[in-house]
Amino acid sequence: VRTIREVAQRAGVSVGTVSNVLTGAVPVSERLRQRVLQVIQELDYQPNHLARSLKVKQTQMIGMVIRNVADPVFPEMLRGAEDAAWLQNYLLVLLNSDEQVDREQQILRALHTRRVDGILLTANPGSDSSHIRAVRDAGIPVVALEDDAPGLELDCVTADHAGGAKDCVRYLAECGHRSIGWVHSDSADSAEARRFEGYRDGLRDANLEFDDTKVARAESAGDLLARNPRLTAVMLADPLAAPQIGRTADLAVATFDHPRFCSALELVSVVQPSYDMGFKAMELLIQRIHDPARPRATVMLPCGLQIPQATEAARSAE
Amino acid sequence: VRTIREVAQRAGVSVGTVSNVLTGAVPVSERLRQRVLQVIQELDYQPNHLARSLKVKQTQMIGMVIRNVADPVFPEMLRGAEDAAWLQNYLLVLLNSDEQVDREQQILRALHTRRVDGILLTANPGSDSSHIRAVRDAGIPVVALEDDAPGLELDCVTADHAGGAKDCVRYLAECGHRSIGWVHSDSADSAEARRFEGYRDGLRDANLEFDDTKVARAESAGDLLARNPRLTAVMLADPLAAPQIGRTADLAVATFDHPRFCSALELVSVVQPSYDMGFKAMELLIQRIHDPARPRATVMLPCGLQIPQATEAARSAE
DNA sequence: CTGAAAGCGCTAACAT
DNA sequence: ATGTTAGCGCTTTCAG
Repeated sequence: VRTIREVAQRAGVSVGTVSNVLTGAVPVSERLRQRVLQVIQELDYQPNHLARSLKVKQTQMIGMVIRNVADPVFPEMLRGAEDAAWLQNYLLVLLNSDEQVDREQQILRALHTRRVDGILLTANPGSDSSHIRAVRDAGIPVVALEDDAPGLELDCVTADHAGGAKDCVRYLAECGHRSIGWVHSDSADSAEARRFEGYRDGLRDANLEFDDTKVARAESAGDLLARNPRLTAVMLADPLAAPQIGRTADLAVATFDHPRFCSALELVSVVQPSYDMGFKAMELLIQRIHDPARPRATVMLPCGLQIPQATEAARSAE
Repeated sequence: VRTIREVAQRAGVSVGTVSNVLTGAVPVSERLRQRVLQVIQELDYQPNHLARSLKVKQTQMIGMVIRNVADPVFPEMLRGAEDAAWLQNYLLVLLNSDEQVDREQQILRALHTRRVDGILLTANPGSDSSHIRAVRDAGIPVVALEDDAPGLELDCVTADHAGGAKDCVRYLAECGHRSIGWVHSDSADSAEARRFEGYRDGLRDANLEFDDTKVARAESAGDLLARNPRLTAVMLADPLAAPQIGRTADLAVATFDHPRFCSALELVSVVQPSYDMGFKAMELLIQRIHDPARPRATVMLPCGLQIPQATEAARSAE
């Protein structure tokens, strides 16, 4: 493997000159420039970015650590973050904490010693965020994606889960539904809690009464319809529960995320602005890398409503 | 941010000694060891891994570059690779080429200059693999995850797609199905081609005749049943096509991957051994890092058949 | 067992 | 505009 010194030697110039053509910081005569470029080509020399990073004290590398790679919102989120990173010449690397706090700690430590310029974090819930504080205090900016870490005042971007659920209720009400049920998932998280709030708010706004006989846990989803024959619409916290609800012509089913799955099944779905969340979070992070003193930013992005064509058509035919 | 020198100073020892306690390569008297550890704690010093890497010429970092993060087999594959990497003290970072060859090239270059110790690659199809050859020839081992790069003789691990499809046909035949259809997806890839082969082989083995009126393209999937009322089973290259096939009591539907989705919909599914593939690929990679001269290894792992309980029950009730 | 010093590959003054 | 050189933070001989 080649070094800058070999290139310099072979091009008959000094290492400084080679460095100058590489970084472009200092102008180099066209004659030498060409000669250097030529040699770089011939040797197919790849600068050692480690050495550069050691010297300039920045790696142009950002770590994104995510809690659950199987989450359906994750791919788009990653793409958004990636696009924003490339735009500013950062390399984005992804790490998976797999819902384990100790893994998250290891990862953060590894990113710290490797001196990434910043971290995008979808933290695991858990009160102990000392490992996050550690990297932050060491001067590595962290922005929280989805869940804020308690007590750290991080920049953060989240989806407006409550608003999304509320919009969905409004839509169903506008479609004429007066009796709308709710089925919890079996692994409730904070996002679901906010969605449930939105559901209740939505009912209130539509002058519908909240009625907890219309609310079921995942296990007893099947009973819900039996208990409530008048139910005309139901919202599912977990899209994968859809098949077991059964599908009758007059029952509207709405759920969250999983856009492909939902469109295949023709379910109404509240979808997070995943791409934008990733993009925005990365923008915030890079901003903060450049200006550590900027005031804290927290942004909440609205969700969208995905309505299957068939449903939409039925509605306008009314 | 702290350096090893500060630690040494404050502990009243030389930097060499600090380094020795850090690496453990050279024994240090318990007295000094404790003193150093103490200071490290106090300063909460994190060694600069860049400097270390520059010196020892290895980063303990492996890049996994994947073509499509939305692929349902990807999360488990990643977990397998991650687990194998941690076990040997490597940090695995993921990069997404997003089906774009130029992105893949950029990523490979970035990993090269950052001197990762090895690369796990799910390559985009495309004849030009010069960028892969470049890193490989620069001494960075590459193992192919799924598709081999033409002409490079990489170690590689793949799933036995043909065998999986064949097993599925056998299963359906054993269930009594004599007329089994096939629906292509609308974005056929090499895996699908191998599955289709397996389908044909499976028919032959079951003494069923291949009949191309029983084969449909994605667009005309709906017609298939109309054209072939005697069809009792159908295999779908794309699971998301399942809903549009419609579901009648006597039609068996089988498809590939998407284990959660398929179990929710109670579809028979051929599933790749994703975790094992990731794990095995990482093992091969690390082996090769340690022994660049080892002969080429290519491994093909068998797929499994996921059978919904209801289907299984129905079968044993016969 | 411990300390001193050379050097990994690169950049950034500084001098010419 | 170009060359020289002193580090960046760490590991690793080599002496003691």
